[in-house]
Amino acid sequence: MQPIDTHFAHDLILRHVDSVITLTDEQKRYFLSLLRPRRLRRKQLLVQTGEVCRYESFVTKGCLRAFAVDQKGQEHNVMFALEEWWISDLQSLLTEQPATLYVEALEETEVLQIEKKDLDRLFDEVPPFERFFRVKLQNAFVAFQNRIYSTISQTAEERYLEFRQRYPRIEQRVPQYMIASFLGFTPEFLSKIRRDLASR
Amino acid sequence: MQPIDTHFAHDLILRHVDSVITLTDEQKRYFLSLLRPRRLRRKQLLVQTGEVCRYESFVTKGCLRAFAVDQKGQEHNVMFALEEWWISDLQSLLTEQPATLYVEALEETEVLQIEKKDLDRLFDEVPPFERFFRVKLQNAFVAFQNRIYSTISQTAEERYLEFRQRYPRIEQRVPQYMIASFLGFTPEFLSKIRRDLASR
DNA sequence: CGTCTATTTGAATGTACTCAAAAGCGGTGG
DNA sequence: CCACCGCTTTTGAGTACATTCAAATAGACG
Repeated sequence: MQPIDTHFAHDLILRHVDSVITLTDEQKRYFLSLLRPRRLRRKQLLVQTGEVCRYESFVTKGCLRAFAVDQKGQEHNVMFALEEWWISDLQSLLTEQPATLYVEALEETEVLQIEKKDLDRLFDEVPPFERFFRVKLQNAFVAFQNRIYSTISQTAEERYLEFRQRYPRIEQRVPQYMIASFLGFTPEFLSKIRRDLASR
Repeated sequence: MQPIDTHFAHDLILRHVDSVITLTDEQKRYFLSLLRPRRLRRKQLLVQTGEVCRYESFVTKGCLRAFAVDQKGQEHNVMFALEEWWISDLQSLLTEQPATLYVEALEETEVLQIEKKDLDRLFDEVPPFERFFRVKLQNAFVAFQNRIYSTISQTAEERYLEFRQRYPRIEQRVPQYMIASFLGFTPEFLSKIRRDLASR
């Protein structure tokens, strides 16, 4: 197994951060010093229900999903994360209570992790990061609100078409039955939707 | 019509902000100087589809809803806001594109408004506010994620019961048909759910 | 008291789910 | 290189959950 290309990962996250805030070289070095690269095999868990989530993770390669399991044992995907997305169980990270989500790698995946205590320190010592995450969260808020609007106002077929348009990269990399779960219906029904769409 | 009790409103918002960050007296005065009180009659609009949303609003009294109208002319409530909540069309505020949401007062309502440009200035001049809104947005993110999980994993009845538990204050003040819309089903069906629940 | 709005009811319909089975597909080992 | 295994997708029949439409009640307010 080849080693993680840390240079590539650092470069990627700096460009990502740079798109929102401006940092001095020293701030950049400090930020990078707080990050730990980690590689995950397919199906490996980054966060587990019952354990406190201690890291925020930035995806540099690969693909993950966050899901919860209901009383009947059914899995429900609440989000996916590709390259340049952040993922964690934010509720658990904030409250230091046991996670209610699993986060699982769907492929061979690499992330950069920052521990909660280091993130808090980063906020204190490099205030621009407050802005960075505020802006990221604003965008996430808008995306979630749009998603809620879709689920309360549209049919399964409409939501699927919208998803395809908005996240073509996810659709290509994630199995259908996980997309069905993300959109809130069964894999069998997604199969029918696709058949109907194809026959037009 | 009696004048707005600005002292009360300022007091309320300062306590609200204080629960997350610590400010000097001068920072508090500066913050308050950027706020404009506004009173809304029942059914009056705070944000309108087609116009750019220029303000973030903090509710000091009353109740509002944010909703979108679909192609068929149906309204869909995406959120409610009671006292001590913030509300706007964040997407429009951020991008300065025309709003896709309406925000409407459901009762006689009072808000404190801050203009986008003043909010941006506030972020530059009083960095603790970056933290304040970051924390607020983190909480909103978690709440929205939980709501998405509910809609993809639960039946209408389960979602209604959860809503009642989580937001009893909203349930008491908002008509049923708006709650049905918020939860993603029809008012007729909510009526049946309530009948079924009562008959046990 | 009358009017307007909100809620309830019921019948017919449609959308999406369940369960079981078959077909497809990709990887791995013989 | 083929055969097999496990996993994903497809199919179909029967069912359940939720909608639509229309009409009857119930409540709120002037």
